[in-house]
Amino acid sequence: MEEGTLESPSKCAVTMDGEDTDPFQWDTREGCQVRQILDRVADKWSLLVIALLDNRRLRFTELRREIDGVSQRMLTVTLRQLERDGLVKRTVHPVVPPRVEYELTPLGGTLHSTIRSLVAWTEAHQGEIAAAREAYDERVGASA
Amino acid sequence: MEEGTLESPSKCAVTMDGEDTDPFQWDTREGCQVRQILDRVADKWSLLVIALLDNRRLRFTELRREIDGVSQRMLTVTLRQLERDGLVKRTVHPVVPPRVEYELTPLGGTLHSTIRSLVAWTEAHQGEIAAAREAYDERVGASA
DNA sequence: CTGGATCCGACATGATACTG
DNA sequence: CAGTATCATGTCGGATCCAG
Repeated sequence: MEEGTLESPSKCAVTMDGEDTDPFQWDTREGCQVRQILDRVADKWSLLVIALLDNRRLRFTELRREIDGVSQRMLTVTLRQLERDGLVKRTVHPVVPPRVEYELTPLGGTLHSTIRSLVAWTEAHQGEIAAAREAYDERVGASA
Repeated sequence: MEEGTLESPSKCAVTMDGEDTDPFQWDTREGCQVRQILDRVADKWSLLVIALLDNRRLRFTELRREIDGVSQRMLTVTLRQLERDGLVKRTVHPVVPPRVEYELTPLGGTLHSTIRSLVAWTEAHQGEIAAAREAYDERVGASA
């Protein structure tokens, strides 16, 4: 594997003394799992896969078709990561034309709802953000 | 600006017919703001900055010190993006030693709480994920 | 059909040096 | 202090070819 792999786990928080769990430090713990998991979860393709797999079982090709923008390589990589993290279950049917199905694990299911709330925030405020950007760009453009 | 800039806005969802707003399609809309905003919000440094700025006003150097792992360049870029998106407010005091302070906007505040829930999920399940990874790696290593 | 392995270009990020 | 500009580089992602 060339990417997304963690070489130095350096697990943290899990067995921490409790003093470095400050509300402002949850993210400062760089080598920590949190930071890494967050990156994976927030990943473009991961998000799509998790969303599409909600209460469904899909085959590789089906996923590829639905997502469309994804390359076969990234879909494979993404699915492997999600499988490794225990968020997605991969089932291989030993038949002549290989048939592999993917589905969310219970853990993956809980993540799905959490993600939805983040997406909900985004959808709810994209108008404000767009407006803010326009205003900002105008300000900058004016001074330039 | 060299990065993070959106060349083809191709705004979507905001003014959509309503048929492509399927629960499974919120993320398929690639050119959509949602996808882009999500990337920004989930960004490593953005997350840190937003967390640190919660109910505080910090100077550039202060932020840099607290985050520590960040390069001065990325901090600048990140702050600019957040400012442009209306999530962070930048205040410049025209004094001899330049004094610039950053703080969350109300919008940024709402985002903060949303992010916290995502982080909460991550913290709550990092143990399960770690276990899943170990199991997976063992499985793979065994077959290899 | 479902991927594994490679090659490679694009882009994000970090380090460094310079400025108001 | 608070950046901007430039250069170097590592990583990610896409395209391709190959295999079970």
